[in-house]
Amino acid sequence: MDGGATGAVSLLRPVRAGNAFEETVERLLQAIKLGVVAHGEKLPPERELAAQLGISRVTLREAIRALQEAGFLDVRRGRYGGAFVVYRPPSPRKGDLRRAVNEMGAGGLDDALTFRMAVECGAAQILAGTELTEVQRETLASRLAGVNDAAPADYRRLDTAFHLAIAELTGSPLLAAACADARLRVTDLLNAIPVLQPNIEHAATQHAAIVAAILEGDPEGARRAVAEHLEGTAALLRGFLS
Amino acid sequence: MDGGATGAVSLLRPVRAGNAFEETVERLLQAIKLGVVAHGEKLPPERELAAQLGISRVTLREAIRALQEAGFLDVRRGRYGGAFVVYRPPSPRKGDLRRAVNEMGAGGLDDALTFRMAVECGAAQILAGTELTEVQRETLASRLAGVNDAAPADYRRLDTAFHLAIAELTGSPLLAAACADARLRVTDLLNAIPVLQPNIEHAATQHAAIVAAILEGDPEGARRAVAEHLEGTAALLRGFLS
DNA sequence: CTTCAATGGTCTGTTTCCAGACTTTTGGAC
DNA sequence: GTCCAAAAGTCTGGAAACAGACCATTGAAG
Repeated sequence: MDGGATGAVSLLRPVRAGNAFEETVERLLQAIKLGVVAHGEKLPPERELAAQLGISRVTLREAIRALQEAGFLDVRRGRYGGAFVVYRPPSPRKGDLRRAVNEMGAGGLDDALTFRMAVECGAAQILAGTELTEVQRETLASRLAGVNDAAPADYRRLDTAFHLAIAELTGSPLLAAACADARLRVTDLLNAIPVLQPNIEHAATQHAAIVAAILEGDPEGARRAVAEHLEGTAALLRGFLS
Repeated sequence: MDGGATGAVSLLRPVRAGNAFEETVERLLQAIKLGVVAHGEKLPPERELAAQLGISRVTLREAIRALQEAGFLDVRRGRYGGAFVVYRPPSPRKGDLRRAVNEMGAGGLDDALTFRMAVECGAAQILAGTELTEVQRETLASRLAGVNDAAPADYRRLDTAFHLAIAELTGSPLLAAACADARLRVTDLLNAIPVLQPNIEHAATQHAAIVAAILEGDPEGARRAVAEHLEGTAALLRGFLS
């Protein structure tokens, strides 16, 4: 034995994922793809956004320009101007999923699914074990209604919003960030498979079960409901892969 | 309503936590405090470590020098030289905990504890739901034995190793990183309270229960055992705070 | 006692990133 | 029509970070 405590692998991992420009493009792209900034809306003003992201305005502008040239943003100047989101998630085509999986690299798919299972189950369980305020209950209900009423084109976005709401309602920013990260890692995959009516209906049942368990204060039930739901998604993905 | 999907807060968070130098110092310090590189051992060679951390050698050297001047490292040159860990966790003194909590900022404590609860429970549950190889079983048993045999000065380090082993054995690097991160956020707090015999014994029982549940393939039991254990730790911390 | 390989230590030019001041465009308010 | 405020667009000098070549030190092997 080495006398060392751990695999040591996880702690000496990269401090930076890339340069500031690349990371910024990635971030904005995620915000757009997840629908945090919906179609037709605009990003915050450059100065403000640069401050939020902790980078200089110059760097932010480079990232915005890249996204503009790639067709995700429409930048208008002058008062009431800004960087407007123009992107619409394209209808998935055969082969998209395979491509997305390949981009993740070997093991990446299982890693992402496992991670997501762990953090989302944890979030639901913790939320179910908390005393909820009226406002929190309403938020939850409204997100659930949002997915159920979603037009097909908006389905993924509102589904994301539902899942993230659970994490955010726990009141733990770290946990919320982890769930957001987990969701991000599967977005490209989910966007690469069609949204089918039977799946939507199935998901709606499961979503309802999750919310019910949380509102009843049943941590164990909430956890199990989320686990089932995510296993369904995972199975769906694996199905399209074979 | 804004039509936007989420609180939007979590996605537009800072891209960079600080400059490369600061982040590197932080990382290395964490590796030292967690005992990933134990007392008397040395860090990997500069060139190699710089590559692992994804930073330039110059920046890494600045960080190492800072830690050397702060008394954490002893740097020797020549063949068989290197940056040797010289740090020993100091015996906690009254007030250390309060100070550590204040450094986290308001809400930081609950956030960290909640996050840890979610990810570690998730990891244990997932691991218990997996078919384990003989090697995995042995690793788990050996980490458990490690904590139980630990000298007081080594207790925290080996406890960390035990908890992280569970996460790493899931085979999900993302989950392992999340657990490592969660642990990091409470290390300073744990290091600020004394290691007492009754607590060690209590923890030993709980650790054994966790391992037993995992080896039996009982996800629900493993999850509950970890939850109990972490609640104990949280209660301990809160106790010292009042 | 010479050699050698592994390691930390130093130097140089380049690229990235930054802070902040300044300019231009735009559309609404008066 | 004029003015104004909010936004994007531009410029400059400096700091941070990097890549890569090279130097110096050390201790073991032969």
